[in-house]
Amino acid sequence: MKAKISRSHPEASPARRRLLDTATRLFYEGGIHAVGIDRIIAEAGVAKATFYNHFPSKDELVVAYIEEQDRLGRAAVAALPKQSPRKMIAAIMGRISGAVVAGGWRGCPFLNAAAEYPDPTSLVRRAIDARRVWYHDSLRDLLAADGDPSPSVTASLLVAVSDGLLESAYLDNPETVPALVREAVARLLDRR
Amino acid sequence: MKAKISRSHPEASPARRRLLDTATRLFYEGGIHAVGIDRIIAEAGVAKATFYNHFPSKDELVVAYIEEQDRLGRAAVAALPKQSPRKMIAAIMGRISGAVVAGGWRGCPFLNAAAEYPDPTSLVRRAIDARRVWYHDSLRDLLAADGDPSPSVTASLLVAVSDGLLESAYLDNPETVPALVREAVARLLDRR
DNA sequence: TTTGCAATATACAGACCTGTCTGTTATAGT
DNA sequence: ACTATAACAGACAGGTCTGTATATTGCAAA
Repeated sequence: MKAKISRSHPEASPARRRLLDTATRLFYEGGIHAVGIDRIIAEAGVAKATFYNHFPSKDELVVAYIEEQDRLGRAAVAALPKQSPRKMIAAIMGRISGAVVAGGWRGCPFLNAAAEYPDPTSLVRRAIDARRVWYHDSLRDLLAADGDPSPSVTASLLVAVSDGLLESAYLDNPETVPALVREAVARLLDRR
Repeated sequence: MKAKISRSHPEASPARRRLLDTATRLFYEGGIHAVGIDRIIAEAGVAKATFYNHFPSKDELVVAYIEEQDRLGRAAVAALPKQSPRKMIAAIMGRISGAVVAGGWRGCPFLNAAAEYPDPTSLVRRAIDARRVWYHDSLRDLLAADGDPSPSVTASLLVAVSDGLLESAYLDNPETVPALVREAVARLLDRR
């Protein structure tokens, strides 16, 4: 038995899992360029050769970090209970408040990474682009189902408010953010 | 004659001016940690000893960069023609569109810097805080003069939309941003 | 048992980083 | 003319960065 494990590059290798978890924490807490490979492998308890067996370069690790955060976000949205479009939008925007009250919020990982990767053709930036397209289009579809006359414009505004309030939770007063989320949704959606 | 020039540390020393201009360009284009002192002094045509005569450390140069961007932004707002509070708000928010159409937009320099400086007690973060407080309070005062029933909340929403649309101009479609600015102001102010 | 693979530890190359130091040149004030 | 200042050029120290190489250990399948 034992199932077939791990020919070549097991996606679920314990070492790889530990590397990605550690990198996720350190990249998010300290910034990407500021955290070196040596520190990641030391805290993950993994040899350097093992790291380079799983990831061809540091940038590929960064891409894996971004893509996993994207995947987790999409899964969380997909797991939301089905309800009316209007309530779905409120629930998605409400996730901003959830991220804040958890504590240790250091800003949106995608915006933080984009600040460190100026080249729009880089793999990191492409991964960030995919995330943003998904987020915008998800909101746009819900708005269309809700009867919004200009769902794409409203979606862009909701994206902007999301980004802005996530930054505000990092740089300003986190406690005020949940109320601001509700207020923003109310003003941008109501009586159109 | 010649006026009294430059005892000790002339704030307007040509070398210092060149250093700060070059650092501003390189930090903004490439990110802060990604740009080294050696490159800055090479492109500025300044000796390393001269650099360390004007700035005690690289972080102090970063602070000078942030503070100057803040100062320029405040001056631009102060130079706006006096008009009704409502129009002043529209003009301030309209500066977002102006930054975008100029081309070469690489995101808000303050948000980009904050992404690279996790320590909220650092001088860089304090400079960013000061900027954000000024921006929020400026909008809040204008909103109060305009009769907004909750000027602080509306100001926070306008700050969030500003941050979000500046990021959108960097990561999404810059051409759509001017229209989104107008739409956001209309929805946040007219329907409160 | 034998073979193959994943992981270990460690050392190294070559580049780059910040910051210090020495020494020289030019200019401007007294 | 003399002195102080600011800039120049460039070497250097000590550390960190990414990525490669070497050599060894443990395990699991055939």
